[in-house]
Amino acid sequence: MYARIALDLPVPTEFTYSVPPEMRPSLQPGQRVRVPFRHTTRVGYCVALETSTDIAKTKDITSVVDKEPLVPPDLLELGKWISEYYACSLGEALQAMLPGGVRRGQPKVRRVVRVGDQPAPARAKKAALVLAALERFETPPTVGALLAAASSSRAALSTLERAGLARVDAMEADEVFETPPPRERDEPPVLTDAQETALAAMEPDLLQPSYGAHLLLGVTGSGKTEVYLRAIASTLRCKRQAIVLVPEIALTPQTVRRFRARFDRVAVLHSAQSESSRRKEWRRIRQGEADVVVGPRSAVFAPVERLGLIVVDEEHENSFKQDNAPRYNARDVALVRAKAASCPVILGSATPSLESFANARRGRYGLHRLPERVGGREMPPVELIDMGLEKARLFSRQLRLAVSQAIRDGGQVILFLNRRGFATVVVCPRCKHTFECPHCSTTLVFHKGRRRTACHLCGHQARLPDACPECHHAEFDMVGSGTERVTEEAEQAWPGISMARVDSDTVRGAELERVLEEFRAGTTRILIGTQMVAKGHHFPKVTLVGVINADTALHLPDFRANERTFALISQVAGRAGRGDDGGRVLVQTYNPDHYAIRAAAEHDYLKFAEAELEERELVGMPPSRRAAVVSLSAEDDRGAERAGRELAAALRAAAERAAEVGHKVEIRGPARAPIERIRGRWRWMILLLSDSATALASVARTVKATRFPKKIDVTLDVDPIAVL
DNA sequence: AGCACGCCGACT
DNA sequence: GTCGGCGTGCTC
Repeated sequence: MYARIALDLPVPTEFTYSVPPEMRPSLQPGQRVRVPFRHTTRVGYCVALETSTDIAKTKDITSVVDKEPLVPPDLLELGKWISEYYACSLGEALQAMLPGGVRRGQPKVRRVVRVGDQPAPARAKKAALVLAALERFETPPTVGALLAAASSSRAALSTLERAGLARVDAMEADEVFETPPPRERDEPPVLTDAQETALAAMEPDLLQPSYGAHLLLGVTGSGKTEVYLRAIASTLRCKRQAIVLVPEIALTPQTVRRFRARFDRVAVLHSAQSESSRRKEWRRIRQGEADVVVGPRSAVFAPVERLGLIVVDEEHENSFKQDNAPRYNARDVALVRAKAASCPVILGSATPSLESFANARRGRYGLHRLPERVGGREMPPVELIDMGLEKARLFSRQLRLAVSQAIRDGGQVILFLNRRGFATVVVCPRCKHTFECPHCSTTLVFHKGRRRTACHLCGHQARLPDACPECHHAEFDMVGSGTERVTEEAEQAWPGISMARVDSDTVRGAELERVLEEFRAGTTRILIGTQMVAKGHHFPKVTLVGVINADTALHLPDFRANERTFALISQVAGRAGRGDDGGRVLVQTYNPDHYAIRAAAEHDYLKFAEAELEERELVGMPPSRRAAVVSLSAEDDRGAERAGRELAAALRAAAERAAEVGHKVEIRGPARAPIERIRGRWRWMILLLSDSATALASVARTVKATRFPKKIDVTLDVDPIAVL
C-alpha cells in the first residue's frame, strides 16, 4: 500500500511513500504525515492511497500527525482544483487553505464547566446564580470565565458539583471556545420591494439547496446586507451553514456586530487574529459549532460541514485575489466550492466586476437589482468639474464654496484623493531635474512632514537635498498632489475646522477604526483620505464628498483602469447623502467626457458596463477572453528579456499543441512591463489569452515545467487583477 | 524551496 | 596544491 504525499514545495508533483503495516487500517487522505525527504523529515499531506506504484524505491512514512483528517474530503478536492487551475502544487494549495496556526504541537488542556446530568433547579441562592450563568453559555466556559460571569466564588460552583448540576471537565484547549460577548438583538427591518423580489428569486436555490450564482447589483445604501442576512436565515432554517466573505478592510467590529445581532453561532476569521485564536475558531467551525462564518479571502476555506450558502460581499474587490502563490481569487473559488457542495452563491456589489456582470448578462448568473436606496433616500447628485478650466488649482472654486457651505450648514465633508504624500514629483525649475528612485522606474514622492522623498514601490527613502544635485539651484517645484497637500491646503482654506487625514502614512490597524469613529461621532468635520475612506463606511452626517482628482487611476497602463476609476468614484460618491440631510458629490477631473467618469456621475453601472464590455471585446481582454500573465524579473535586463523570449517560444509551441485539440491560446510578448523596474529588477511580461480556461491552464503549466537561470524570478498569475 | 554535486579563481 | 564561488538538477 502506497500513499501520495503533497509537500509544501513548488514542485508540481506529489511524492509516493509506502505505508507501514501498522498505519494501513487508519491512514486516510487529508491527514498530515511525517516523511523522510532528502536528509530531513518533512510534514506533508496524504492526498491519496494507492495499491501500486511505478516508483522504484519508495521510503516509509515515518508517522501520522493527525488523529482525524485535518482536511475534509471536499476541501481536498477544492485544493486539487486550485492546484490545477492556478498551476501550483497541491501542497502549496493546501498550505494556503489552512490557517497558519493549524499546524502546531500538542494542544494544552484547560478545565471547563459543563451542565450536569441532573437537570434541576439549584436550591442555594448563589449556586442558582452560577447555574443560570452556566446555562447562558453556548459552549462550556472555563471555570474562571463562569465565575466572572456569575460574579461568584468557587464555593458556589462546588455546591453545584456536589448536587450533580455541574461538572468540571478537562478539555483540549483548542476546543474551549469563548462565548461571544452579549449581543443586542436587532429587529429585522421591513424589506423593500426590490429586496423582496431578489430574495424570492434566490429562494429555490437557498431552500433546495442547489447550485446557482446570483449577482446582487445594488447601489450604495440599497440594503444588500439585509438581503444577505435574510438569505442566511433561510440557509440556517434548512440546517445548513453559511460563509460570508468580506473584503479585508471591511471586516470591522460593525460588520461583525451586524451578523452577531441576527444569528447565534457566528465565527469570525480575521487575519489580525493571533495564530492560536484563529486556530481555535477554525477548530470550532470544523466541529460544527458555527452556523455563520464571516471572514476575508481565506474564509472561503472554512471547514463547515453542511455548506448551504456562500456570500461574497463587494465581489469586485481586489483583496479577494491573493497576491502571492497560489494567486487564487476567493470569489472564483467560492463558485467552485459552491458548485461541488450544491449550494448557491450570492455575489453582491454596487459596481460588480465585469467578469461577474458578463456572466450575469449571458444568463449564467441570476441578476437581481436593488436600484434604489432604502428609506426613500435619493442617490446624491454628482457634479463634474472640468479642471481644464480651473488652471491647475487643487480645489476648484465650486469645491471651495461647497465645502464652506456644507460646514456652515452643520454637515460633514469627505475629501478623497487616491494618493499619499505631499507632491508626486519634485522638479528643479531651472534644469528640470526630477528625483527618481534609484531602484525603480518611478519618481519619488515628497512627504513634507518627514521632509523626505519616498518611493511608493520599494520603500526607498532619502532626504530632500537643499539644492539640486545637477545645477545647485536651491528651490524646487512640487508637482502633483497627495493627501498631505490636500490637508495642508484645507487647513488654510478652512482654519479652525477639525480635520483628520486617513491614509497608510497616518493610521494603521486599530487607529483607523478610532479615527473613523471620531468622524462618525461628528468630532471631526472634514475627513481627507485615500481609498481607506472610500469603501463601505456609513456616515449619515456626510453631506458633501469631494473627489480631488478622478483621473489618478484612469491613466494607469492597465486594462482595468476604466473599471477601477468607475468603481472608485461610485464607491466614494456612495458615502454622501446617507442621512436625512441629503448630500452632493463634486468630482474634479480633466476628463469630464470620459464614459467611466460620466457613468459614475450618473450612478449608471449598466451604461458603464455595456460600454466597457464592448471595449474589452475590441482589445480581446477579459472578460471577453481569459488571461494569464507571466512576469519575469532580474537585475540583468538582458537576461530577463532573453529568458522571456525563450519562455514565449516554449509557450507558443505549447499553444500550437493546444490548437490541435481545438483551443486557441494567444501568446503576446515578451514585452517590458509598464513598470519597467522595481527593487532594482528589470521586469518583462508575457500575456496568455484564450477563450478556454482549460486550454489556458494547460499551456500555462509549461511555465512551471520550464527551468530558468537562478537569478531570474518568474511568477505566473492566472486571472490577473492588473497587468502592471 | 533547499541542498547537494560540480567545474574555475585567490589563498594557508 | 586546496577552499569555495554559485550554476544545474533532484527530491518518492
